[in-house]
Amino acid sequence: MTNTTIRKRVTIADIAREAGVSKTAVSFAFNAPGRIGDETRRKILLVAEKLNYIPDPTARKFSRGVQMTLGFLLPQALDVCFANPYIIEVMRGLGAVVQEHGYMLTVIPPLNDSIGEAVKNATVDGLVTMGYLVADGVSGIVDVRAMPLVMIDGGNDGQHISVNIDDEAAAHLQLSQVLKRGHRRIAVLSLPAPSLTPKANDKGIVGRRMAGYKRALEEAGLGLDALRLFQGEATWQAGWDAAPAISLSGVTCLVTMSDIQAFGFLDWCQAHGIRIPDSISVVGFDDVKGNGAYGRLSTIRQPAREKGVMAARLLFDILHGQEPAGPPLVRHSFVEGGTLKDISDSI
Amino acid sequence: MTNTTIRKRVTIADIAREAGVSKTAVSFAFNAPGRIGDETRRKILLVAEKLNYIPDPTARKFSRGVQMTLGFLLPQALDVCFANPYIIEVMRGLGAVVQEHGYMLTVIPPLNDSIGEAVKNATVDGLVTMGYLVADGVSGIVDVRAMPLVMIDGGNDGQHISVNIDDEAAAHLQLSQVLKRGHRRIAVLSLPAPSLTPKANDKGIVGRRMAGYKRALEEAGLGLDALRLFQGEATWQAGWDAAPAISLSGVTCLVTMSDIQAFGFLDWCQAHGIRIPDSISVVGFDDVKGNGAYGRLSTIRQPAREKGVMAARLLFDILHGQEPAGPPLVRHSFVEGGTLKDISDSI
DNA sequence: ATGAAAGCGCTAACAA
DNA sequence: TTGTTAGCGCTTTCAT
Repeated sequence: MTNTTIRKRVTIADIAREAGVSKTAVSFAFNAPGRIGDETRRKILLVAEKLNYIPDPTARKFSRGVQMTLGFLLPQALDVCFANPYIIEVMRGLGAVVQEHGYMLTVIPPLNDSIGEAVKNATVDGLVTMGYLVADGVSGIVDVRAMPLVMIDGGNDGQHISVNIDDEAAAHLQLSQVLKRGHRRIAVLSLPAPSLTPKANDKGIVGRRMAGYKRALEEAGLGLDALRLFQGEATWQAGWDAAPAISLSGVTCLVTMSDIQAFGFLDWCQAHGIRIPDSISVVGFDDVKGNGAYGRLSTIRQPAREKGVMAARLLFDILHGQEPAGPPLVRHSFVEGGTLKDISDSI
Repeated sequence: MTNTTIRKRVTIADIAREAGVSKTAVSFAFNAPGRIGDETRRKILLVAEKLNYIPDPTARKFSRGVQMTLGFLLPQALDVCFANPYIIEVMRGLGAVVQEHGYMLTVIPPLNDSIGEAVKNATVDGLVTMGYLVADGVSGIVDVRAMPLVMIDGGNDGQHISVNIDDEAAAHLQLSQVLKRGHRRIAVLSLPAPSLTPKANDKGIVGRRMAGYKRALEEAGLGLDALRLFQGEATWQAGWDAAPAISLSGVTCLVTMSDIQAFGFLDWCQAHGIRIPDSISVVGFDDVKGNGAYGRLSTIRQPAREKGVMAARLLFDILHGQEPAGPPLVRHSFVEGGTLKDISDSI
């Protein structure tokens, strides 16, 4: 309680005294114009103006137990997340809805590397999380704090809502396009996950996508061992870093779980004179805008902004005590870019 | 005060009772491990764990008067701001520093179209604002709330710190490059401002930049009337919308105050078969990544991320009662892209 | 229409 | 080392 300000803060009591009314009256003057006489109200507002009184929002929020703020829980450092166009698009969607409701948005990075710590300290009415990393460590604390939660790209634990595409089907589509074009030696640059074992009912998107890959492979008479597996965060750097090993692995195509990884890979290839897609094909995931230097990236499109909009809407539904509307599924599609070459006839 | 939860919230009092100690002890156990016996502390923490107790962050913040949160005040809707790569870069810088300090970041859009309203309700320890629109309406309320404030791209009112490039010099450089290449009929797509009258000591960046343009023109023996003035927000749409009028105005070059406006213009030109820079040259401002379809944009570079970093640092300096370090100036430079054609020898 | 007063849950000065 | 207690500023129930 360090208030270094010279003159003390003007409080509701000051206004009440000065205006010769009770604190209640002052409170009503601001929050319930109907419950007070017009005369009195005008007088109070006048005094408030004169004394530069502004109701302390901290006290107000504490007292009412409502924050008028939603939290957006990120899996990585702000710096990193804000560098990911996919996340930015999601935030645009969140932002539009949040603002519509007169709410504010607090972005919450892991605090001291602990997501739990961050959630404990978040003064928000509800939480939107992004990325599978989040789900587990968070849900416990969220439950304790009885805080509404909607996940994006999270797991299907049946407990909490998660907005997703059908990741299994999307991954299946992604790899099928690759196989259809004759590729047989394929690298996959995956996102971080505890295990790369494919499980369609896995809690995270990585497991679900691996299951999709597996199914696509099986349909082509292949097994998972046809894949060279690499792993990295959803960053440009991860794509760049993995590039040397991938390019040496003798594959004809790289499949990534994130466009931004693909961009890192493409930039590395460009810097090293490796031609795309002649030397190696690349297929991404997300469909975000790149820098265009290699033409359009072949990728899986998922409507990021819409995910944000839907997540926010669902969260407000819960906040308003309504039944969350509709199944949290958005659609995906394959985007034919210029980075996936058909090599089926050139054995 | 609507608490619809079935079981009542576990409070510090519950823990105190259950552990047979006072609230003080519990508080100390969490916040001042040194001021309490190891034995007692362990016991308290155990009980807390058992009862799923988490100190209410709202109450904590209210009581301590510290929010551990910084606010980022935006001039436009979240949706719009998040679509501006320049703002995103600034946020990356803010985010890095904010997280370093264990703080959170609340992005604050104008609430019900009122920035003042938004600031009144913001529960933050300090504010970073972006864009000249903000300065005026906000400073009064900020003063009343005695809230530290650092502006980015704001005005120099001498009262509050603003992180800027030397906008007058940067604009001078921008237009000089254009004039040097022989352009004489030039359009300027400006940002919104109360007036386009150039004043180097203007409160906003538009005035300062106009002053830079004026100086550049004078050095070329021209007056301000050599410029066709257009005005629009810092959005892709504004560039697109202004394109028809600009392309019909008979100018050989467009100078914008924001890259994203330039992108909108370029996309319109592409859609209408107008070749850049053959039919018309374009010079932007900011140097953010575009979609690359027209090669690199000629522009003025300003270090957006660094602005964010610096603003956040300055704000924390103030928050910590230190003298804000160094002058809030970052440097700019001209970026030679492919959209500015030299027409000096082709009369 | 207005007021008195009891919280909200936590912190911290002061006392023991 | 630990406890008592008085706030923090506002909201809101219940009287009047």
